Amino acid sequence: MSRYEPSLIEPKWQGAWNEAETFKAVRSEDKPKYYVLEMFPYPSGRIHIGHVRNYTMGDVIARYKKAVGHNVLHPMGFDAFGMPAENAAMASGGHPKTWTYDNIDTMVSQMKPLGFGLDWSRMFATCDPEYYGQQQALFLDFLEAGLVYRRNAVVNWDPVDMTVLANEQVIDGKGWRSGAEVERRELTQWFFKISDFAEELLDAIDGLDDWPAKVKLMQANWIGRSRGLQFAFSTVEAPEGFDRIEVYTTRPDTLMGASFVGVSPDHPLARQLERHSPEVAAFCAEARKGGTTEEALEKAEKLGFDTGIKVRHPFDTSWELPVYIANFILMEYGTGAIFGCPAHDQRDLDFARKYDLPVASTFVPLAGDHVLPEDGGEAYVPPKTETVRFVRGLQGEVEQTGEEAIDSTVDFCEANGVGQGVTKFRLRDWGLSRQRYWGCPIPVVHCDTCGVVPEKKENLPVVLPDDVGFDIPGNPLDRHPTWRDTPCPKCGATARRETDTMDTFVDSSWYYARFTAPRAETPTDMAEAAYWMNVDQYIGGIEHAILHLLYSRFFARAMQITGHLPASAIEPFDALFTQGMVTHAIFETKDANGRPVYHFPEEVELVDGGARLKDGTAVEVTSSAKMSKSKKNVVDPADIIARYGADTARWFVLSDSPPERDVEWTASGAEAAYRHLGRVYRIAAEVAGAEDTPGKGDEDLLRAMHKCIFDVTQGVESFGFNAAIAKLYAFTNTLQKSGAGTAAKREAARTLAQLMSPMTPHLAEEIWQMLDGVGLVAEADWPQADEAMLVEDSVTLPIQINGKRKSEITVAKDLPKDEVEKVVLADPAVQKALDGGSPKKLIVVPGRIVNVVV
RNA sequence: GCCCGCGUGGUGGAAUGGUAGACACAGGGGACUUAAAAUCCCUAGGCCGAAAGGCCGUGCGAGUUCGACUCUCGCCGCGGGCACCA
Repeated sequence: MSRYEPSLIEPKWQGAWNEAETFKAVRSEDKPKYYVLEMFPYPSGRIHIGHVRNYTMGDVIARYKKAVGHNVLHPMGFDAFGMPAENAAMASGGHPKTWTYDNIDTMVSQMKPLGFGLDWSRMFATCDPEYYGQQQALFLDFLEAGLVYRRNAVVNWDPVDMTVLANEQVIDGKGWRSGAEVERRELTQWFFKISDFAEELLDAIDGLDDWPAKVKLMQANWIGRSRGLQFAFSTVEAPEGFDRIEVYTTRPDTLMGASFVGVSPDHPLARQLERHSPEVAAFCAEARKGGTTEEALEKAEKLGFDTGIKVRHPFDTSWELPVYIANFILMEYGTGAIFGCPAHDQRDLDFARKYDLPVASTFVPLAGDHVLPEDGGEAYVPPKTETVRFVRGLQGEVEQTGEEAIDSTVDFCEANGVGQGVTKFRLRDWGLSRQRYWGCPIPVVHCDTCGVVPEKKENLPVVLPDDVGFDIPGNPLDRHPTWRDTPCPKCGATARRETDTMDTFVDSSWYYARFTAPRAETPTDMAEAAYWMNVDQYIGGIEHAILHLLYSRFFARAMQITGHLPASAIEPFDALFTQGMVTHAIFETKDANGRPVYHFPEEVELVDGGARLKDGTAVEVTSSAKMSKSKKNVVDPADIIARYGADTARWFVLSDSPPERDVEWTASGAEAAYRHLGRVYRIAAEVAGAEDTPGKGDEDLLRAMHKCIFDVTQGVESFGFNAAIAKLYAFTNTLQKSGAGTAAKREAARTLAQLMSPMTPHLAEEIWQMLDGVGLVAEADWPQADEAMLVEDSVTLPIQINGKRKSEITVAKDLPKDEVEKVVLADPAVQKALDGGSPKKLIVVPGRIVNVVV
């Protein structure tokens, strides 16, 4: 009998699928379509097990949907622009383009042996001029439709390297290479008007029935609709033109507890004062230090500068509040000015205590031993839905919720001409400008006479020049005269190209649409898009829950407005699944200076409970973490395939852990998966070679088979791949131990192969062929569970006494409740517990459980 | 700091509010073998007990319920996101 040899059977069946063009997606009206998409990878170098897991899940869905009669589109591409390519070029002197395309070649050559049912003919990379040229066309259409504009926005500025830094390049407020303290600096940048869609993007979340609730909640919070009050303080002794300061607040009910007004260092008032006062200028310069992230702002020490200017409280003009310039207020949020209410905001309270400003509670809890913030307690910040007692409200002493108080304050302010109730969104416009080379050039030209002029569509793509160097920091496009200088598309005079490139989120915001017609001469082909869109099942990491998915939802709307997608596709992803990461233990020793040294798993030997290097050095095994090259806790799929084959890798990444949770890669787990597949192969080969003989238990085996069909189908449909695999293990055990006749065993083994085929497609083909299956199992119809074979006629009911399981009874499935009660009361364990008495309560849940309360 | 998750044996994990630990890994015992590998069988949450059996047990603390891993509230720990990482 032959052995299970993946290295022989896997290439063979991959060849057969290619030959038959099994996975080529062709538009056809005779079957329902199904579009399954995994978030495409960044070409970082080599694929890792996390990729294998992600694409295997998609492949299971794709192969299963094909088997149940769909016309499936399952494409693959690369998200190929971005910083790592430039960093590699800086580190080793190569070119981002070479680095990127080499990586893509490597990754494709690693992915193909995994046997994914992908339509490779549709592959593209976002750095292909054919792709980004169409993206430039989209940009021009968006510009024309008024969906794009320019304005100033802050960036992280490295004053030593004279360059813009990404947030991840700012470490503890310092530039990653120069070590210089980073400053926030304003630049004129391009923006997509996503905020125009805030309400629509928020409301449409309700319709995303097959998205995880947590993702919908995160998006809703991110968009952040709030009802608040916008009003102006009138100033005292302010410079000319600053007789009012506009503020927005979501807590107008705390207005009577106001204690100061704060403005951003970039507020026009601060800018004005800065010009005349060196102290203000020094404070603002200091306040601008540090990164731009919300996290950095929130965690930085809160500092203020008293301008000496006062404002009048809107409800009591004799009440004056000081105006501070404060480092934690960003000009880009709201109006760039706030009022501080220390009693009901911890940040304001810290600020007030630091600068000795008054603290006055406007409301207190209904009950409990509350220490007022004015008496040294914490700021009191209850949820807006909680009822509190107002002590300094506009209506005097009332008990109401924050919401009620906010509404009545807004009404009062509107009636008295103090301000206006407005609905605002937290969502800000999407800044797409990047001062970097390796991205899609923004196709506009700056002309001294005509201003900002869009490039003509016939001049697209605006291709990145190849002759650039990365030895000096900054954007090489800025210092490339022959690329930068170009005739103005309008007047023909010499003008300058825009040297900013696009955020890589732009690239990934429409690739799903491009896959429907990847070679079209326009961004999309409407007939293809109308047929294939939407993505029926989108699969990717939870880390993309907000930005990527929100930007894609915006793009689908913008593409619909500009005629590139049908209206039916404005929500591009019908169903979303967020999978967990693959983690691995980290192996660590220390060098002579006590610094950690990391080791690849294959360098480490595991010995009873401990670990050591080949030379005997003890290795510390630290808890499992996301695989990363720097920690060397990576497993290369190529090694796994070489050792065990693709099917083992696929089977293992799906088993054990639920797909949405992280999975820990362990060598022993992979070994076990391999042994199991070998066992399935042996059982099938034995059955295939057996003489036709009758046996005992045919019906039991076939019942188990139908139960398995039912369970696996349900598992695959509901992303319960680990549960489906557990059922396949159990059924394999049943089959192995079965004494059934050869015919029944053949049927069982063939069905087993089919049920395994989405996960281990090569092995499944091999067994299918051994057992005389017709054609390719990849093209066969999915087995149907026979309902009649699933019905059990008797059922085992556990008996609980006071909620603890003490006994069980087996009764006919449809035995009436009162009959069940009789059987229960006769049970010895129940008799013993009752001790002659009668039960307080007897709960019978039909087909489930019995609980006796004594 | 803010938003969102997660937490179950030695390990990965299973469980429409209804028998906690399915299935698997590692472990222990056994069969086959001159031996090993491979394969197969048995065992297996903790504590007490010879056994029958009993008690405890899903991060911690409360609550709702006949019944809570599951729902509610509070805490602890870990992870994801925070708008220029992708």
